[in-house]
Amino acid sequence: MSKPRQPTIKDVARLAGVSKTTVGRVVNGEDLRVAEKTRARVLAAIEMLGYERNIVASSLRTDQTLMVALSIPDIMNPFWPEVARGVQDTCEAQGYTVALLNSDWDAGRELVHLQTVRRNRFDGLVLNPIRIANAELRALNTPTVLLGSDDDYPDFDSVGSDSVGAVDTALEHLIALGHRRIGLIAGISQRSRPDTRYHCYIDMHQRHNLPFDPALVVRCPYSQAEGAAAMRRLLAGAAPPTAVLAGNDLLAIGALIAAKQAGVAIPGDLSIIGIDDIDASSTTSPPLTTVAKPKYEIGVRAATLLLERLRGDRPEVPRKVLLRGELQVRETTAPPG
Amino acid sequence: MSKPRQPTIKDVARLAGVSKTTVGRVVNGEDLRVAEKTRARVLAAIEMLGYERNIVASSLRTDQTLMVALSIPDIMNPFWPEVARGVQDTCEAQGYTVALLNSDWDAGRELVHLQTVRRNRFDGLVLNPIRIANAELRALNTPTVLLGSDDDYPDFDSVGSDSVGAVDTALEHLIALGHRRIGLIAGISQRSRPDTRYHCYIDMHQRHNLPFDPALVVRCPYSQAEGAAAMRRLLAGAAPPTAVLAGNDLLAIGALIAAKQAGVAIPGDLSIIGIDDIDASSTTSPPLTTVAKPKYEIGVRAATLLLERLRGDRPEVPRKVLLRGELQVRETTAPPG
DNA sequence: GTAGGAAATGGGAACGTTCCCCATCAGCGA
DNA sequence: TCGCTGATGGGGAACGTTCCCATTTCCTAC
Repeated sequence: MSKPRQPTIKDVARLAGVSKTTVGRVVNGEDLRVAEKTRARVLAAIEMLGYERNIVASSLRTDQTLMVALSIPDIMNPFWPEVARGVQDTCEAQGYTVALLNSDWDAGRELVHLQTVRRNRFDGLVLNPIRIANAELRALNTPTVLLGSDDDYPDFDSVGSDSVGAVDTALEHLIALGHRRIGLIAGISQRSRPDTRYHCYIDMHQRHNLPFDPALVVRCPYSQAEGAAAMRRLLAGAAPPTAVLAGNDLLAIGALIAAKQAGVAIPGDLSIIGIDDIDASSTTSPPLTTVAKPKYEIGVRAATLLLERLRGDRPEVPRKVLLRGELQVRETTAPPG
Repeated sequence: MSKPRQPTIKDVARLAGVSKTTVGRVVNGEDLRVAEKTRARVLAAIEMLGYERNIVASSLRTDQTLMVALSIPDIMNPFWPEVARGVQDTCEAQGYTVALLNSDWDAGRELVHLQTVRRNRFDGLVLNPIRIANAELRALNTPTVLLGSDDDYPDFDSVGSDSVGAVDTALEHLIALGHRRIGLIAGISQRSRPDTRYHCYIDMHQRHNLPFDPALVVRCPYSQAEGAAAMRRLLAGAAPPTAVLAGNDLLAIGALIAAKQAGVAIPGDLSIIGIDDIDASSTTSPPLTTVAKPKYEIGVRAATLLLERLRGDRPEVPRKVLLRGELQVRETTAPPG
């Protein structure tokens, strides 16, 4: 394999008998002043040589890489691929390429990803932050849209599902069914900020005059195995809950499996509800009741906001989009036995 | 937001009182001849300015972008994120950034992705081909490793799970249980090439002297919904099978759901077996028997082969890695009723 | 036929690196 | 004192674009 150097704009120019400037004009499409006949000659030359514009060179000159980074915490949670798909579809439609960076909940890797964004001069970033703070993100000096609904990032556009609303919806559902001892399997992200889901849980208890029992709250990382462990801990308690809300479906599915293994009838003895509505949730046994998040749309909206900024829009105040989740009643919830 | 232009190597040089060449030497780390004292001065200047090497410029000069593309057909199938994780972990460890491109089984998008690779001068490509042919791939002139086990790409390294072996394993399992009428839900990729899984199926029938009934073979795209539809078609046949092998777990899960909805007892009336072992397969009801593929390792191996080539290795003959799947017996298979 | 101006095209610097090659300098032996 | 060596540092071209500005061509109206 020798290296038959890719043809450059100069090669095209020579073949077409015009200057590289003219070729550039043709390549960039904008019907800048170039005569039809010349254009045709140039296009023929491009075709003949198989010329392909070198984006690297172009980027250096224009400070535009046509690359966008998408940093997510956990590619193994089916929630994120669907968000990613929304982002990619939207960005690719505008000619941007999306680099998917997976940080595995690791703050160190998040930092590395930010470095990548800077060094490679990505045009933009869509990020579900793990530990990074508002100020550091500002220092990045790159158009950024956040995925999430917390308000720790006042300077940035963000798109999130309404977590508060989702927890409320889920709890309302359980309470309406008659549950009063409701467990919470709350996920832990590396962020130290107070957990939204937990706070909603507390609020809800106050609002409905339910007694709050700290023993009903378990925290663990967001994974199926951890969800199972958490459920075992809840079941081992002195007075187990009659219903459990899990921070996401992965946790809920883990909890469901652990409960069944422990001989607990679902939903007879125990109701379980999740949040997200990933594909697997509809195929568990029994199928999981959950609050469905508009995953694909989250991605689309985030990408749209980013693209607007890349196009030059500078809204004077960051936009905060909150998409509503929708209760998906399946078969893991029922009135307490 | 003004644009406080990122500092360049020149700014650093000026501040440190050396030439840009010297700064370059320090940045590139290779302890080329530069005195300790000078190096310290330069590092201090870098620190002070927050200088960050511009990879775009560097790429133009060196023809190295430190970017690798990973093109997969379906990010929504949990199989692929796990492969992707293997690729990313491995590449990132070597300083490469991985851009994940999702083609959604669309040959057009695959073409676009190839164009992206060329235009952006990615250093390498890991690809699960949809419709692209060996020759076109060669014309790309970029180090490439294929994901898959077919032999339509003699010129390229490839890493695949042993599909033949997986189908054999699955069918052996069913036959050992006593099944003789075995249905096949074969996935369709856009590729026109003969489907491996189908051929193994035929071979296996001959080897075991089983009658081959074309009515037992259904083909459909790789998705859960299509798997369900395929199962309904099989069940509607004159003489339905006593066991079904699905081309992957997504299809199998769809089939499982459809069968249950139709009132068919699993595995009492019908055995179902899948291929892949995605996470959701262990949480279906009953849990799905399947042939587990080493997804993460596939990614790691593919990335490793690619990195070797990027490092300059030029094995005289393309390397074909085939990883074995492992039968994961759960509860959807049993002797025919 | 010519001036004037619009339309089309070309020349060349610049983007921020890398890297070849040359300059400088200290130290040292003859 | 000279010249040599090895260590260190610098100058400047090159990578392939884009884009400002200058130049040429062409057309129209007088």
